[in-house]
Amino acid sequence: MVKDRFADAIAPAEHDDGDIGAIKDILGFHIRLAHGACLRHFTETFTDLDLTQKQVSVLWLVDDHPGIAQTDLAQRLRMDRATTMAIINRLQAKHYLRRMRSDHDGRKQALHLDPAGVDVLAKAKTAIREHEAWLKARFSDKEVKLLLDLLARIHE
Amino acid sequence: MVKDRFADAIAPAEHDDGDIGAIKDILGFHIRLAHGACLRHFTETFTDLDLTQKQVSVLWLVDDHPGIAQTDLAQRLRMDRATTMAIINRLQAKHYLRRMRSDHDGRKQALHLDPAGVDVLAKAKTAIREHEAWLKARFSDKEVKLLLDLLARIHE
DNA sequence: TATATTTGTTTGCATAACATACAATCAAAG
DNA sequence: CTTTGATTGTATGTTATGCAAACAAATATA
Repeated sequence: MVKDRFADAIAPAEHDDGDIGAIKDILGFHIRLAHGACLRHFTETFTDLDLTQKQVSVLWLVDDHPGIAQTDLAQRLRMDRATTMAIINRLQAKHYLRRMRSDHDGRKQALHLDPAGVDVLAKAKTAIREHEAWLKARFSDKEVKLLLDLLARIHE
Repeated sequence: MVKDRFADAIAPAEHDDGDIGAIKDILGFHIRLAHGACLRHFTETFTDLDLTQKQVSVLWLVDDHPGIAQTDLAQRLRMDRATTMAIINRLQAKHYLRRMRSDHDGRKQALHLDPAGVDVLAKAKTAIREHEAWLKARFSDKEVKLLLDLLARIHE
């Protein structure tokens, strides 16, 4: 193991002792950093609207699929039921959406946007456009498509 | 049931009001989902070791740079000081590392791995290898390099 | 009918980001 | 030197999220 080198020196990947490479070579590490950078910029962009990524995603999906159930929402966003509950509760407390009992399945909650939710979603989409522009500024259109494809393979 | 979904849950998204595309076209959305999938698999892989991504990253960096200060660590991992504190505290409570006052700067904490930390890091690197294999299984070597490059552009 | 599954809910715990305030230390200016 | 300002670590509190476990209501299935 190479130790005690200068902090910013880049280690030549010379150790063929079966050991794993530097942390810089770990794909998961870069995914986490990229996500962090993305989240940070998102949060800045949405300070005025006071919405998180998850909350925007939920509003967006409820708008796209009026009457969607919490479980369906959870599956699409890869959340569990308890987490979904917390998010829906917060959005409902702000009167952005409401729960309505499903007609033909008493277990399900049919989610619908409230007027305030429609309003804030429109503003959110504008903010998302800015955020996406910031994110995509470093890529060509071809690279964006490529990145979308690669990322989709991870979460699908 | 298919019948239910038609009636209640999923409506064809018809309203293309000319603004932003579907949520599926949002790059940030896919980054978050990919990160979530990655984090979920990581957590499963590390249930026995009881370590998080952040904690492994910190152990790794402290091993690579013995005597590193918390601020330096924070900068490399894009965390703030308070968050770094919490993580260091947890690792110290497990006797994975220790704080030692820096010789030349009384403000800084020089971080060093304890024997238990060296031990658990070795196991962690094995687990990381598995995790990375799972992650990279869906890509060719060329695609991995490409993805690393694209992601680095986001967080650098 | 009896049993199993689904869905939502509640509670509790852990991680983590962030803000704020504070103390100790160091650096720089006078 | 002293004063001032910046850096570093620390303590505290808030918020968001994720997950597990337990429970109730409604539905599905044997």
